Amino acid sequence: MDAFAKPKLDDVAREAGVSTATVSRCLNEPGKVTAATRDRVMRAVEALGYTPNFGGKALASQKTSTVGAVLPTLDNAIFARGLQSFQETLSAAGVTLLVASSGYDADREDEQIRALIGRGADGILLIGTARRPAAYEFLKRARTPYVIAWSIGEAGETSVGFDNVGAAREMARRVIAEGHRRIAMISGITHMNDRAAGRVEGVCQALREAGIETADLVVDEVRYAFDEAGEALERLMSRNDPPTAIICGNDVLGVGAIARAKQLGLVVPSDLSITGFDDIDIASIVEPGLTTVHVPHRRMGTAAAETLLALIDGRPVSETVLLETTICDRGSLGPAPAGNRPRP
Amino acid sequence: MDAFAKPKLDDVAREAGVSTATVSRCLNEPGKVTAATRDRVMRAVEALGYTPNFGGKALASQKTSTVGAVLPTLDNAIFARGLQSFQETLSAAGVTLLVASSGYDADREDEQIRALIGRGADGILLIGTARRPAAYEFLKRARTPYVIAWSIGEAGETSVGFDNVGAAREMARRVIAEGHRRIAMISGITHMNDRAAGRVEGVCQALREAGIETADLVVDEVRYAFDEAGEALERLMSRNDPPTAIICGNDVLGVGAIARAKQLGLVVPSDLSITGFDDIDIASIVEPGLTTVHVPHRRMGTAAAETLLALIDGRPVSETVLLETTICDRGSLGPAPAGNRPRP
DNA sequence: TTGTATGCGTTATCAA
DNA sequence: TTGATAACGCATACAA
Repeated sequence: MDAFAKPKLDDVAREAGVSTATVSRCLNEPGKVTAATRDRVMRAVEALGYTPNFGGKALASQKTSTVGAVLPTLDNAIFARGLQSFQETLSAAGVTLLVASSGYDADREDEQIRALIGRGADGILLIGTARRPAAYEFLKRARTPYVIAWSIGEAGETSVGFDNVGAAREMARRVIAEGHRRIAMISGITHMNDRAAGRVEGVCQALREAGIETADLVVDEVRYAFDEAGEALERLMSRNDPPTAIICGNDVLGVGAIARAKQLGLVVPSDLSITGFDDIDIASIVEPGLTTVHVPHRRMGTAAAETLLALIDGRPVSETVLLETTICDRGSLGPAPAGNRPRP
Repeated sequence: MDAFAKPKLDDVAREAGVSTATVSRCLNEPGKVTAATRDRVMRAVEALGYTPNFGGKALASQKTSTVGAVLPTLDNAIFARGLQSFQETLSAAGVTLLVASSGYDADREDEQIRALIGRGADGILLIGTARRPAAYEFLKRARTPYVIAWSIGEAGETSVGFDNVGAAREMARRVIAEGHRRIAMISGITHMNDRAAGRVEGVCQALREAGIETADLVVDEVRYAFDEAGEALERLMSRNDPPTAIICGNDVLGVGAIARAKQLGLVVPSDLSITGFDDIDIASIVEPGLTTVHVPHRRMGTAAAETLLALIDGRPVSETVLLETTICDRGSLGPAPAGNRPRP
């Protein structure tokens, strides 16, 4: 054997004086081999530093022990915690996670899904429901099971998530209950993003319930970044009728909004109330703490992994796992200022 | 063809009335095929929703167009931005990124490296230099090129990073120049983490330069989390001789420390100065802004990707790409309080 | 319990 | 320009 080539099953077999089949069995079904030969084989594996070739293995066994996840972004903490527990659960089951990010772009998501299928991912984790039909066709065609997280999917789809609309509605009710009437939103881009869109919808529902004209609700859509939220806040506050409360589509936006509000000399919440959504770490770091919707990220990640693994093994799963969200009060939401409007 | 099976090259070939070789060429070297047949083949590909099988492809071509990255964590933003640009650069080159996280655990990192090699990663990105020899042996044995980022590696290793020691030293000099003498550190765990260790070392160097007894430097090592930093801060401030300045090993710790200091009623920086390292987004969100070491994350990610791609293609690379860091003044570092010690 | 032989889906070599 | 066919490394049905 060429000392400079990557060792193959064949090399191990020769070194141990057995057949390739035996080596393969040692590695995959150790029980079907006597302790003596297993010892010899393992020693050879060790000596040669053998690592199975993934391509060969995948080709022969028609499975990869791999699942993929396509996330909108890795750039902020929104998906980090959930992904971490997702991966921990998979890892415990001996399954490797492939992570891809789409940059909130439907085309790129299609590509990534195809790539993962091509790589033989046994299953795929997707975030939210909004994507083009083609993506679902690939999945169906390839018979690749998938789980939708962060949202509840339609009938026939397996999902592990929470009620984005309902949670946002509940938050908006709280805001209204504090006496706010001029309410604005800083939202993530809602196009092809059902979570962002659902949160806007939830707020609208609460406004209607309260008899507030939803046509008056100003929604400023921005990308998920502190600065973007800050600029949205400036735009909102420089209007003729600035809001007394701003409901943000997630915590990154909420924190960015609080920071900018303070820079503008506004006191949160006495001049202006601000709320978030997600409950990521920074929500409790800013001052005042961000009142936000707590999402059980870790439980969601774990449940998503368990569901996907079950789906892959053909075990029965409940179609939807609906997780509870709660509102976490930290101080950035307060009563509407009496009478006079806050001005920057 | 079974309408319910994943289409293979063979199915496409039949559909288009050509050989599998032609289909393969169409997909990989379109120039070597006439426009007419290419059209026919592409139509068939589209109609069948064909996706190449990764295993087969990897096996036959002996390459995967895949690189792996083993990060210490995905749970905070420290590596997010660098990883994002790393992946963008790869993606532009048609290379897929596999992300694995080790949880700052050397054993797990070994595992992950093996797994990536086994999956045929053409190259691997590693963070920092501290790991056990076995990891390097796997890499050598498998002839898998790798690039070290976030640090500068030893001679013979390719790395794209910055001078952790020098940058921390410079920051400590600034702190000393502000008149601080009782200085403490909140550091990440330094065991098997050369970045964290280097930053402590840099601070020690600056103290020695200034004739300050380094034995007096209290270093509180904690995991990378806001809360952990907060508790470390409490421990430090409840000592008999509380520091007037705390140098934090990274921004997560710095921000956590600022938040807790404020909760304790300390005014930053007049009672207590706090500095960070990394310059991630939240550094400019807290109040006061965190004075920190700016690390060019995006450039580092891009350069790491370019270097790794070059290595994979056998193109020449410069062994080390040393990026400049700068100190970013945001207000959390101020002059040492005159005389009286800050007390919580 | 172990070995032999075949096939997995693709690329690449060589002829046509 | 295209087609036939032999690898590629491994798992597995079947034989011993």
